[in-house]
Amino acid sequence: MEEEIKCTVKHEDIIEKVKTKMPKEETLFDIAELFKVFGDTTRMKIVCCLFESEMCVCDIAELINATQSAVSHQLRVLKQAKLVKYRKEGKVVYYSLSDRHVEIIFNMALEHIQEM
Amino acid sequence: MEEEIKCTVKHEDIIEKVKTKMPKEETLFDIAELFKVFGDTTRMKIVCCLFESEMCVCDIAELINATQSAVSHQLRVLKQAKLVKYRKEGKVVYYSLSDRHVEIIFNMALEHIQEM
DNA sequence: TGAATATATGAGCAACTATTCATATGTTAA
DNA sequence: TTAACATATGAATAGTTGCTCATATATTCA
Repeated sequence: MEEEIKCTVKHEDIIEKVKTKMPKEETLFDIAELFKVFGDTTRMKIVCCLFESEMCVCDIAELINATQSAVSHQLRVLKQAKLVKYRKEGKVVYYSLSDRHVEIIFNMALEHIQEM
Repeated sequence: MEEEIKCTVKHEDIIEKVKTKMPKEETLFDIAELFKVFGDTTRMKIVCCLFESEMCVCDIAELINATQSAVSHQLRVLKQAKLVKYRKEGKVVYYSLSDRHVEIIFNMALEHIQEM
């Protein structure tokens, strides 16, 4: 009724060992959510822009050749994931990376790509 | 006709500086694709299983509480991204991580999560 | 105050994705 | 050879996502 798996291989010892070391379901979910945010070319472009310095929305839009609206939508996603922060100066909003982890994670991926 | 952007702020110097340092379009695409593979809870669970040791499909399925089919489909995605490799032993297929980068990238994300 | 500018946001749509279900392929053992 | 098992895979579907378009909000300046 509940066991569909017919597998008779079952390396019980390994299963037990791995089970104890697995991060919590919630942690795994959060990590996947973080990577999901990284998993879009437009957002990666935005993040790259911000490696150099803070930047306003319309400059980002011009630089990556996207509409203001698209950039604004994606900045919202990055903001919700706490990957970027912003400050307002009059009608201009300057975005910047919220910490160095973003760049570290990016560079790790870059290394991986380049070694393939 | 081609310039929709009305922005008059334009920090030309910054735009130029960032433009020269931006990775190639293709590189950014590849990085986003890599993160996209990481950006799914099921795949993250599978990857976690493989930190400890190689493992066969049905053990993974049991461990993460997913169907054999779902695991097999996701292993294919991981395989295409060259994140896992496999060896066959009779009718059993053992999967393992193809290099340590996967674990490093995972741990970076974990650190980031835990500092929030 | 009103016009211009910078950004944000909601709705709608097209494209993509993860799962399930059914079935195919490949391997072992009786 | 046949049955049982381990894995792979194609099709269908439900859910998600990123973009565009239109418009709202906020700020500055004349």
